[in-house]
Amino acid sequence: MPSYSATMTCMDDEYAEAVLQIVESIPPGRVMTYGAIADVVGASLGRGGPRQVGSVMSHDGGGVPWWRVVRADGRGARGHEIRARELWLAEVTPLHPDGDRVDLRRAAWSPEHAG
DNA sequence: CTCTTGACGCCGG
DNA sequence: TCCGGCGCCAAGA
Repeated sequence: MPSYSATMTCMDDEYAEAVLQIVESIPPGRVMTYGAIADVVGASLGRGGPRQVGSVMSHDGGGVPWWRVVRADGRGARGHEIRARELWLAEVTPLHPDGDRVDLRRAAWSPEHAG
């Protein structure tokens, strides 16, 4: 073995994996904010913030239910509000009367909430 | 090394 | 409620 480990996934990929795994665990009709995800991942890996979660989603969020990740005010991902709204409707996600924001008081979810 | 950018968040007006 | 400003943290130019 020339190097330490050929299968070593870099720490960056480790962080991205953690974020994506959490997003996949969000049930239909429920959501998590970037900050909440950053908090959970941060508690495990000890680093990263809301912006890092957004960075991961932007780069590799296509394979996960990205519309279940919302901003702290309940709005969808920047630049994808329209698409997100349609998907929320399809999942019957609790929305505010205006329909542009998720009602976090009813839709907010957390991994611990499941257990 | 410095400056800018980004799927963010909180506060004040 | 809408808007602007500032803080935050990592990546890229």
